[in-house]
Amino acid sequence: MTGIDDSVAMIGDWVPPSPSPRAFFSAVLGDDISSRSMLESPEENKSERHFMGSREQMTLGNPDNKDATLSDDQMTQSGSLSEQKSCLRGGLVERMAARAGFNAPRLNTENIRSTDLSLDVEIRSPYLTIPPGLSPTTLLDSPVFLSNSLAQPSPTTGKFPFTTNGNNRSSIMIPEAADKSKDNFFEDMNTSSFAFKPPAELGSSSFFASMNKVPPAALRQQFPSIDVSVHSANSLQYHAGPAKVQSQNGNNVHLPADLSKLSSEKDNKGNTLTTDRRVFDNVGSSVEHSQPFDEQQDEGDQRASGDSVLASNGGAPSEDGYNWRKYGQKQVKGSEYPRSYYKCTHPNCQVKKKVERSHEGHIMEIIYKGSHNHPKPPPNRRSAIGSSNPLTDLQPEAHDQSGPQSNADNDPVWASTLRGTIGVLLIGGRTM
DNA sequence: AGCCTTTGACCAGCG
DNA sequence: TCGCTGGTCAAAGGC
Repeated sequence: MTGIDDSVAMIGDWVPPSPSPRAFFSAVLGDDISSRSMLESPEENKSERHFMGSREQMTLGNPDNKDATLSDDQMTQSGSLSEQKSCLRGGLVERMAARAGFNAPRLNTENIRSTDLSLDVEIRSPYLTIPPGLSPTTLLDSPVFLSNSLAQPSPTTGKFPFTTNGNNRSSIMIPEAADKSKDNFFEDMNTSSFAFKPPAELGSSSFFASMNKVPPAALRQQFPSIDVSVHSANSLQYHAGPAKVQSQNGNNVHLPADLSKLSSEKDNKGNTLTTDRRVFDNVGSSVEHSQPFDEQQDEGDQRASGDSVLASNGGAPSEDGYNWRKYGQKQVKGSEYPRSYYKCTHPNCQVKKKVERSHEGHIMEIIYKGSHNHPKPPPNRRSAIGSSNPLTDLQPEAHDQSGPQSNADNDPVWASTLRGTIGVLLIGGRTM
């Protein structure tokens, strides 16, 4: 419905990105997306609102799951964020300024590596948050995220495998790398946040379009701040929106190189945090999350299907490659937007997700419950197409068969949430 | 024909 | 116990 028009518009408007997606994010987010960048990034614009939102989401996690939930202490820390934030932000900003030569915090995407899809067995559903005002789809509609035919083959476009470089700058996060980086990255992420400001009225479709035309620096300014918060080892949130990326809990956070990719990690308990590679399509807001196993390679195809899917779904949240069936919609109190309820159509798969999308079709929040215990269905399937909205599909992948089910069954808790204008929240699904 | 979305109703949890 | 709220069910209809 709404998604279709937007999607179409977006696609139509889409211009081959002069700057590669990676470049884009790098510019926008900063050179060091690496743990430091993310974590340390100070965010002047960070709004408490988003922050709070993340906190709230954190609570959404399974209470039992420490990984998923921030401890009181953590929360407390978060509570004092405003103070901490300012400090952190200031430091980061300065750093960024020094590095970039101006006052815009930069996020370095290079550290955020997209995991080798084939290798990423532990991918799980993350928590994705997108700030209102900025549609994830739009944001993610960059060549990188979008498997747009126009996107040129490159690691960032997702059409080309990411290469890892020794610097950890590659956007691909390899499990091994993740292990190494997670310590740094997530730890750094804990308290850091970065934000960039976009034009408030920036339309979803216009968003990327402008990005193509605007210099990275300008983009930075234009982007709303992105928040990245890490709730627990299991949960990671990115809030893009008013601004900032912050990790709340001092746990590990991976910032997807493209914001679409997250690497899996293990929490203290040994639970596997999965990095999901999710892509937001501007098309009606589709999210593509990392393809769990073998399918990541097909990402481009899926997205393509996803686009069509969006159209078919009318912006239904999906396109993660899984098939979803909407079984309910409700206006939740306190929420400006209606919440839609989706179930994975795969037999025996109890994964569910809640999606809040704006009237414009922008996904404002996505919450996943459980993790898939099955591989993604072939992209060409109608359902796949229909459901596959990259954006919304931040599904946790059930690499470990035991995980998903137990989670879904035992933990009715919504494991992952996506909320915000542009945020991506990753909750490593604890081995559910 | 099959699958999906829509939507009102129902149910359960909580204060 | 009641009311509120969120989550789910299921019929109807569309593609």
